[in-house]
Amino acid sequence: MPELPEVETLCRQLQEVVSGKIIFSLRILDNKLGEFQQVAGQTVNAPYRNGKGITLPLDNGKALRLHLRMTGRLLWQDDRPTPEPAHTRFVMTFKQGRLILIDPRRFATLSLTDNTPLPQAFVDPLTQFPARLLWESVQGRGLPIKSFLLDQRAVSGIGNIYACEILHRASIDPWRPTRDLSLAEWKRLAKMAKTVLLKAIDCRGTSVSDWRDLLGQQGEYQHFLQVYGRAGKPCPRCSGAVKRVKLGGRGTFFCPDCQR
DNA sequence: TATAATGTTAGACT
DNA sequence: AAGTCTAACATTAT
Repeated sequence: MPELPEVETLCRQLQEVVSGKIIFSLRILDNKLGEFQQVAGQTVNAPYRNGKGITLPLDNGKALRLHLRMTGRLLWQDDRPTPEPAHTRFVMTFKQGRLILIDPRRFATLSLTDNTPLPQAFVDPLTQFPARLLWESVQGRGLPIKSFLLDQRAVSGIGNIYACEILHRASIDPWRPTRDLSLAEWKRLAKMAKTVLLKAIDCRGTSVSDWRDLLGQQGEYQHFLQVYGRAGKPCPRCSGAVKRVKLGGRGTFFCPDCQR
Protein backbone atom coordinates (compact mmCIF):
# COMPACT_ATOMS: atom_id res chain seq x y z
CA MET A 1 0.00 0.00 0.00
CA PRO A 2 2.36 2.75 1.05
CA GLU A 3 4.97 4.32 -1.17
CA LEU A 4 7.57 6.95 -0.29
CA PRO A 5 5.13 9.79 0.57
CA GLU A 6 2.93 7.59 2.74
CA VAL A 7 5.90 6.08 4.59
CA GLU A 8 7.46 9.53 5.02
CA THR A 9 4.17 10.73 6.49
CA LEU A 10 4.14 7.85 8.97
CA CYS A 11 7.77 8.40 9.96
CA ARG A 12 7.20 12.08 10.67
CA GLN A 13 4.19 11.25 12.80
CA LEU A 14 6.05 8.43 14.55
CA GLN A 15 8.82 10.86 15.46
CA GLU A 16 6.27 12.99 17.27
CA VAL A 17 4.62 10.10 19.02
CA VAL A 18 7.18 7.43 19.95
CA SER A 19 10.61 9.10 20.00
CA GLY A 20 12.13 8.69 23.45
CA LYS A 21 9.30 6.46 24.63
CA ILE A 22 9.81 3.09 26.29
CA ILE A 23 8.26 -0.03 24.78
CA PHE A 24 6.22 -1.71 27.47
CA SER A 25 5.43 -4.77 25.36
CA LEU A 26 5.20 -6.01 21.79
CA ARG A 27 2.38 -8.48 21.29
CA ILE A 28 2.55 -10.38 18.00
CA LEU A 29 -0.82 -11.56 16.69
CA ASP A 30 0.48 -13.03 13.42
CA ASN A 31 3.31 -15.44 14.09
CA LYS A 32 4.41 -15.10 10.47
CA LEU A 33 6.07 -11.86 11.65
CA GLY A 34 8.46 -13.70 13.98
CA GLU A 35 9.38 -13.44 17.67
CA PHE A 36 10.50 -10.20 19.33
CA GLN A 37 10.96 -10.75 23.07
CA GLN A 38 14.05 -8.55 23.35
CA VAL A 39 12.36 -5.26 22.57
CA ALA A 40 10.30 -4.87 25.74
CA GLY A 41 11.90 -2.26 27.99
CA GLN A 42 13.83 -0.61 25.15
CA THR A 43 13.60 3.09 24.43
CA VAL A 44 12.74 4.02 20.83
CA ASN A 45 14.91 6.69 19.22
CA ALA A 46 13.78 8.87 16.30
CA PRO A 47 12.15 6.69 13.61
CA TYR A 48 13.32 7.18 10.05
CA ARG A 49 12.42 6.09 6.53
CA ASN A 50 14.59 3.87 4.34
CA GLY A 51 12.94 3.72 0.91
CA LYS A 52 9.51 2.33 1.68
CA GLY A 53 10.77 0.84 4.95
CA ILE A 54 10.46 2.20 8.48
CA THR A 55 13.25 1.89 11.03
CA LEU A 56 12.65 2.23 14.74
CA PRO A 57 16.10 2.51 16.33
CA LEU A 58 16.37 1.16 19.85
CA ASP A 59 18.59 2.23 22.73
CA ASN A 60 20.56 -1.03 22.73
CA GLY A 61 22.01 -0.48 19.25
CA LYS A 62 19.43 -2.69 17.57
CA ALA A 63 16.60 -1.53 15.33
CA LEU A 64 13.14 -2.73 14.42
CA ARG A 65 12.69 -2.67 10.65
CA LEU A 66 9.13 -2.64 9.39
CA HIS A 67 7.99 -2.90 5.78
CA LEU A 68 4.28 -2.45 5.12
CA ARG A 69 4.28 -4.01 1.62
CA MET A 70 0.83 -3.89 0.02
CA THR A 71 -1.79 -3.47 2.73
CA GLY A 72 0.11 -2.68 5.92
CA ARG A 73 -1.07 0.27 8.03
CA LEU A 74 0.11 1.74 11.31
CA LEU A 75 -2.31 3.25 13.79
CA TRP A 76 -1.56 5.13 17.00
CA GLN A 77 -4.12 5.00 19.79
CA ASP A 78 -3.60 7.12 22.87
CA ASP A 79 -6.97 6.76 24.48
CA ARG A 80 -7.96 3.82 26.64
CA PRO A 81 -7.67 0.45 24.94
CA THR A 82 -10.48 -0.39 22.52
CA PRO A 83 -10.94 -3.73 20.77
CA GLU A 84 -8.25 -4.21 18.14
CA PRO A 85 -9.29 -3.38 14.58
CA ALA A 86 -9.76 -6.29 12.17
CA HIS A 87 -6.47 -7.68 10.81
CA THR A 88 -4.37 -6.34 13.67
CA ARG A 89 -0.98 -8.09 13.41
CA PHE A 90 0.92 -6.54 16.32
CA VAL A 91 0.31 -4.24 19.24
CA MET A 92 3.27 -2.28 20.60
CA THR A 93 2.33 -0.81 23.95
CA PHE A 94 3.82 2.30 25.54
CA LYS A 95 2.85 4.07 28.73
CA GLN A 96 1.38 6.85 26.59
CA GLY A 97 -0.51 4.74 24.03
CA ARG A 98 -0.09 1.93 21.57
CA LEU A 99 1.11 1.40 18.04
CA ILE A 100 -0.89 -1.10 15.99
CA LEU A 101 -0.02 -2.83 12.73
CA ILE A 102 -3.08 -3.59 10.60
CA ASP A 103 -2.41 -5.74 7.54
CA PRO A 104 -5.19 -7.71 5.79
CA ARG A 105 -2.96 -9.47 3.27
CA ARG A 106 -0.20 -10.24 5.77
CA PHE A 107 2.67 -9.29 3.46
CA ALA A 108 4.19 -6.83 5.93
CA THR A 109 7.51 -7.83 7.45
CA LEU A 110 9.21 -6.99 10.75
CA SER A 111 12.76 -7.75 11.76
CA LEU A 112 15.22 -6.92 14.51
CA THR A 113 18.67 -6.00 13.21
CA ASP A 114 21.71 -3.98 14.14
CA ASN A 115 21.04 -0.30 13.63
CA THR A 116 23.57 -0.03 10.84
CA PRO A 117 23.07 1.97 7.64
CA LEU A 118 21.24 0.07 4.89
CA PRO A 119 22.54 -0.20 1.33
CA GLN A 120 21.48 2.90 -0.57
CA ALA A 121 19.75 2.84 -3.95
CA PHE A 122 21.51 4.51 -6.84
CA VAL A 123 18.80 7.16 -7.01
CA ASP A 124 17.08 8.90 -4.12
CA PRO A 125 14.34 10.81 -5.94
CA LEU A 126 14.17 13.55 -3.30
CA THR A 127 17.85 14.35 -3.02
CA GLN A 128 19.95 12.62 -5.67
CA PHE A 129 18.66 11.90 -9.17
CA PRO A 130 21.78 12.24 -11.34
CA ALA A 131 20.23 12.51 -14.80
CA ARG A 132 23.44 12.63 -16.81
CA LEU A 133 25.01 9.72 -14.95
CA LEU A 134 21.90 7.63 -15.50
CA TRP A 135 21.73 8.51 -19.15
CA GLU A 136 25.31 7.32 -19.55
CA SER A 137 25.04 4.20 -17.42
CA VAL A 138 21.82 2.51 -18.54
CA GLN A 139 22.96 1.80 -22.07
CA GLY A 140 22.14 -1.78 -22.97
CA ARG A 141 19.13 -1.97 -20.71
CA GLY A 142 15.92 -2.76 -22.54
CA LEU A 143 13.83 -2.70 -19.39
CA PRO A 144 10.72 -0.51 -19.68
CA ILE A 145 11.33 2.78 -17.89
CA LYS A 146 8.42 2.17 -15.55
CA SER A 147 9.97 -1.10 -14.37
CA PHE A 148 13.24 0.74 -13.85
CA LEU A 149 11.51 3.34 -11.65
CA LEU A 150 9.93 0.53 -9.61
CA ASP A 151 13.25 -1.28 -9.05
CA GLN A 152 14.08 -0.35 -5.46
CA ARG A 153 17.81 -1.09 -5.91
CA ALA A 154 17.91 1.53 -8.65
CA VAL A 155 15.43 4.11 -7.37
CA SER A 156 14.28 4.16 -3.79
CA GLY A 157 10.68 4.68 -2.73
CA ILE A 158 8.65 4.96 -5.94
CA GLY A 159 5.70 2.56 -6.28
CA ASN A 160 2.97 1.94 -8.80
CA ILE A 161 0.82 5.03 -8.27
CA TYR A 162 3.66 7.53 -8.30
CA ALA A 163 5.49 5.79 -11.16
CA CYS A 164 2.37 6.30 -13.31
CA GLU A 165 2.00 9.91 -12.21
CA ILE A 166 5.68 10.82 -12.64
CA LEU A 167 5.85 9.32 -16.15
CA HIS A 168 2.72 11.20 -17.13
CA ARG A 169 4.08 14.51 -15.91
CA ALA A 170 7.34 13.83 -17.71
CA SER A 171 5.40 12.94 -20.90
CA ILE A 172 7.18 9.58 -21.22
CA ASP A 173 5.55 6.31 -22.31
CA PRO A 174 5.95 3.70 -19.53
CA TRP A 175 7.00 1.06 -22.08
CA ARG A 176 9.98 3.04 -23.44
CA PRO A 177 13.18 0.99 -23.08
CA THR A 178 15.36 2.65 -20.46
CA ARG A 179 18.29 2.84 -22.87
CA ASP A 180 16.29 4.98 -25.30
CA LEU A 181 15.60 7.93 -22.99
CA SER A 182 17.35 11.14 -23.96
CA LEU A 183 19.26 13.26 -21.48
CA ALA A 184 16.44 15.80 -21.60
CA GLU A 185 13.97 13.07 -20.69
CA TRP A 186 16.07 11.92 -17.71
CA LYS A 187 16.13 15.50 -16.55
CA ARG A 188 12.36 15.73 -16.86
CA LEU A 189 12.00 12.50 -14.91
CA ALA A 190 14.25 13.78 -12.14
CA LYS A 191 12.33 17.03 -11.91
CA MET A 192 8.87 15.47 -12.00
CA ALA A 193 9.77 12.74 -9.52
CA LYS A 194 10.75 15.36 -6.99
CA THR A 195 7.76 17.58 -7.75
CA VAL A 196 5.22 14.76 -7.48
CA LEU A 197 6.69 13.15 -4.37
CA LEU A 198 7.14 16.41 -2.46
CA LYS A 199 3.59 17.45 -3.24
CA ALA A 200 2.31 14.02 -2.18
CA ILE A 201 4.23 14.27 1.11
CA ASP A 202 2.66 17.67 1.58
CA CYS A 203 -0.73 16.02 1.04
CA ARG A 204 0.11 13.24 3.52
CA GLY A 205 -0.20 10.59 0.81
CA THR A 206 -2.82 9.25 -1.57
CA SER A 207 -5.98 7.67 -0.20
CA VAL A 208 -7.40 5.88 -3.24
CA SER A 209 -8.62 2.92 -1.25
CA ASP A 210 -7.58 2.35 2.30
CA TRP A 211 -4.48 4.43 3.03
CA ARG A 212 -4.74 6.26 6.35
CA ASP A 213 -2.00 8.04 8.28
CA LEU A 214 -0.85 7.20 11.80
CA LEU A 215 -3.85 8.98 13.29
CA GLY A 216 -6.37 7.39 10.93
CA GLN A 217 -6.71 10.40 8.62
CA GLN A 218 -6.95 10.24 4.83
CA GLY A 219 -4.32 11.82 2.61
CA GLU A 220 -5.18 14.37 -0.07
CA TYR A 221 -3.04 13.57 -3.10
CA GLN A 222 -5.85 11.52 -4.71
CA HIS A 223 -7.27 14.91 -5.75
CA PHE A 224 -4.16 15.58 -7.84
CA LEU A 225 -3.87 12.26 -9.70
CA GLN A 226 -3.65 12.77 -13.46
CA VAL A 227 -3.81 9.17 -14.71
CA TYR A 228 -3.77 6.59 -11.93
CA GLY A 229 -7.20 4.96 -11.63
CA ARG A 230 -8.57 7.16 -14.42
CA ALA A 231 -8.87 4.69 -17.31
CA GLY A 232 -11.25 5.97 -19.99
CA LYS A 233 -11.28 9.50 -18.60
CA PRO A 234 -9.75 12.44 -20.45
CA CYS A 235 -6.10 13.24 -19.89
CA PRO A 236 -5.96 16.54 -17.98
CA ARG A 237 -3.15 17.75 -20.24
CA CYS A 238 -4.29 16.82 -23.76
CA SER A 239 -7.85 15.45 -23.36
CA GLY A 240 -6.85 12.09 -24.90
CA ALA A 241 -8.32 8.99 -23.26
CA VAL A 242 -6.30 7.54 -20.39
CA LYS A 243 -5.48 3.87 -21.01
CA ARG A 244 -4.95 1.04 -18.58
CA VAL A 245 -2.54 -1.72 -19.56
CA LYS A 246 -0.56 -4.37 -17.72
CA LEU A 247 3.19 -3.83 -17.52
CA GLY A 248 5.37 -6.13 -15.45
CA GLY A 249 2.25 -7.56 -13.88
CA ARG A 250 1.06 -4.18 -12.60
CA GLY A 251 -1.87 -2.08 -13.67
CA THR A 252 -0.40 0.85 -15.58
CA PHE A 253 -2.24 4.05 -16.45
CA PHE A 254 -1.01 6.45 -19.09
CA CYS A 255 -2.07 8.75 -21.90
CA PRO A 256 -0.92 7.35 -25.27
CA ASP A 257 -1.54 10.74 -26.86
CA CYS A 258 0.92 12.81 -24.84
CA GLN A 259 3.27 10.20 -23.34
CA ARG A 260 5.79 9.22 -26.00
C1' DT B 1 -16.53 -16.88 -10.16
C1' DA B 2 -12.74 -14.32 -11.93
C1' DT B 3 -9.89 -10.35 -11.45
C1' DA B 4 -7.29 -6.82 -9.35
C1' DA B 5 -5.22 -4.47 -5.40
C1' DT B 6 -0.17 1.57 -3.16
C1' DG B 7 5.27 -4.65 -2.94
C1' DT B 8 9.06 -7.72 -3.12
C1' DT B 9 11.72 -11.58 -4.56
C1' DA B 10 13.11 -16.48 -5.78
C1' DG B 11 13.62 -19.01 -9.60
C1' DA B 12 13.20 -19.58 -14.54
C1' DC B 13 14.44 -18.11 -18.86
C1' DT B 14 17.37 -15.63 -22.37
C1' DA C 1 27.16 -13.66 -16.21
C1' DA C 2 23.77 -10.50 -16.34
C1' DG C 3 19.36 -8.77 -17.64
C1' DT C 4 14.49 -9.69 -17.77
C1' DC C 5 10.18 -11.95 -16.73
C1' DT C 6 6.75 -14.63 -13.89
C1' DA C 7 4.74 -16.71 -10.16
C1' DA C 8 4.02 -16.66 -5.50
C1' DC C 9 3.02 -14.81 -1.06
C1' DA C 10 -2.64 -14.06 1.57
C1' DT C 11 -6.82 -11.64 1.71
C1' DT C 12 -10.55 -8.64 0.45
C1' DA C 13 -13.49 -6.28 -2.64
C1' DT C 14 -15.73 -5.66 -7.02
